[in-house]
Amino acid sequence: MALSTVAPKAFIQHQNLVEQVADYLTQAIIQQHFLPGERLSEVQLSKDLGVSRAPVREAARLLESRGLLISKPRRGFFVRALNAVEFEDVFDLRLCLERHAIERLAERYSVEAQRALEQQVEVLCEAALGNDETRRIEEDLQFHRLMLHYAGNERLLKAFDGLTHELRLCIALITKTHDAPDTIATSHFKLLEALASGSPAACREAIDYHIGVARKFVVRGVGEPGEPGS
Amino acid sequence: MALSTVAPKAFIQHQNLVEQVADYLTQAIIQQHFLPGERLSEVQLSKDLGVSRAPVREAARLLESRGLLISKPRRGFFVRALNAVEFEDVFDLRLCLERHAIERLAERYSVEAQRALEQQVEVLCEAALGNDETRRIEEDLQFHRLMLHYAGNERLLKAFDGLTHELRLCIALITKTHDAPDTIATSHFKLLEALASGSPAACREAIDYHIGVARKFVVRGVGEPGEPGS
DNA sequence: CGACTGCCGACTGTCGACAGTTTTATAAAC
DNA sequence: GTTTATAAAACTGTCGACAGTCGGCAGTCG
Repeated sequence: MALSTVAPKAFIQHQNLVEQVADYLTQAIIQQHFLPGERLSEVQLSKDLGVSRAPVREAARLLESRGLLISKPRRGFFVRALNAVEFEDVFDLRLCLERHAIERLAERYSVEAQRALEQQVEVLCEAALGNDETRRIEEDLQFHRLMLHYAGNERLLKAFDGLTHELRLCIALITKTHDAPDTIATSHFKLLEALASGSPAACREAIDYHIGVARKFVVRGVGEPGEPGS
Repeated sequence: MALSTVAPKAFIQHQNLVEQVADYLTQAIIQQHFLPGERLSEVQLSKDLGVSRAPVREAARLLESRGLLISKPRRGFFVRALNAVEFEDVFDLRLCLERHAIERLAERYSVEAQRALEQQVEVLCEAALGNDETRRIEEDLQFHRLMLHYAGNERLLKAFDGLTHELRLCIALITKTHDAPDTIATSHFKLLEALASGSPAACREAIDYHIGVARKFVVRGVGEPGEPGS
């Protein structure tokens, strides 16, 4: 046993360049430092970040698989531009996944799951009162990730995670979502109630309503369909 | 660039090395030339294929995002090993996606879609009569891809495609699926009937049955849960 | 006989460079 | 002034190399 249990390996920063570059790019895209459709120069990026092109390329491929970038052969990588139709598709897929998840969850709703979700709603409500919009979004997503997790199918969660990157993009693209702390709270409480009731129909109704609201906010902020992202 | 001598290098034609390497690896994994859990040496691969390590690494990252490989930092890439639980999860997610798709499709079932699906079933039946198991699987998947496509949400199709890689892995892992050309035919005809009826409930029932049958065949071929793939 | 230490080979992470291609800038012709 | 042809610049795809790290093995000590 080389390492004692006291000092976890996380103490050593072993994050490789690829992940760091990927994180940087993700943040930059979400914060719109790179505009949708813009081309990213590998050379420029490697100069800016002080690394060689290899990790930049690998990071770009990673973001491509996450739907944030698109690669065109011999042309380079471009920031994904989503149009209205694609927004709809993202939310439709999200609906698909969460419907399935909440029904699965209703079948196996444990005390542990209930506690975790209730606690997360509290955290979310607290976040909604503050000014940090980013944190509110993250806590919101985290609630849904928890729901997917306790549904018992890790692949479902993985698929959702693949979508969250684009969801953040959707949310980031519209100027200001809205803000109504109590709306957020009640919307999530309804989900908890439906789960507690154990009725699949109620769960489905609750999640349909919940996502429908979110969708409306986002779609409202999007213009007409433009250049397709892919 | 030394493109010399012998056998395996013939796999590579110089146009897009990354994709070619990815295709080669995919085939090799599905055909079990690399066993589940086995580690892949970047150096060895680049020697065998006659390319440098850069495209091998990028291809490996691609396959990682498709769930065929797993990367462990400083250790390299390993062939994904799926256990019984993960098989279940894959099929559960597939069910989720296809239920949603077939209901969406039922709402907007065009003549064009109907023709395309009917034609594909014919192709599939023809393939089922032959000896080429691989082709039968591909035609089967293609039918489902068409269904997802005509459902009108390209992201749904994309999610499914992300799953097909693992599905092929599932199917490849079990020795011989079965074989019953008429079973395959009728199973798909039922889907067409349900779609033609326009009843969402019938569609759901049909797809549940359809995927349930496929799942049973696969799960039967899988042993107890072993080493988790992730 | 078992456990620890230091060395060795193998391999990954990263880098800089070259070649071919695409894009842009420039010049000539209409 | 516009269009076509040509040259230069910029960039991607790919390669080979180097350094740091990991796992295993032999030697040493208890």
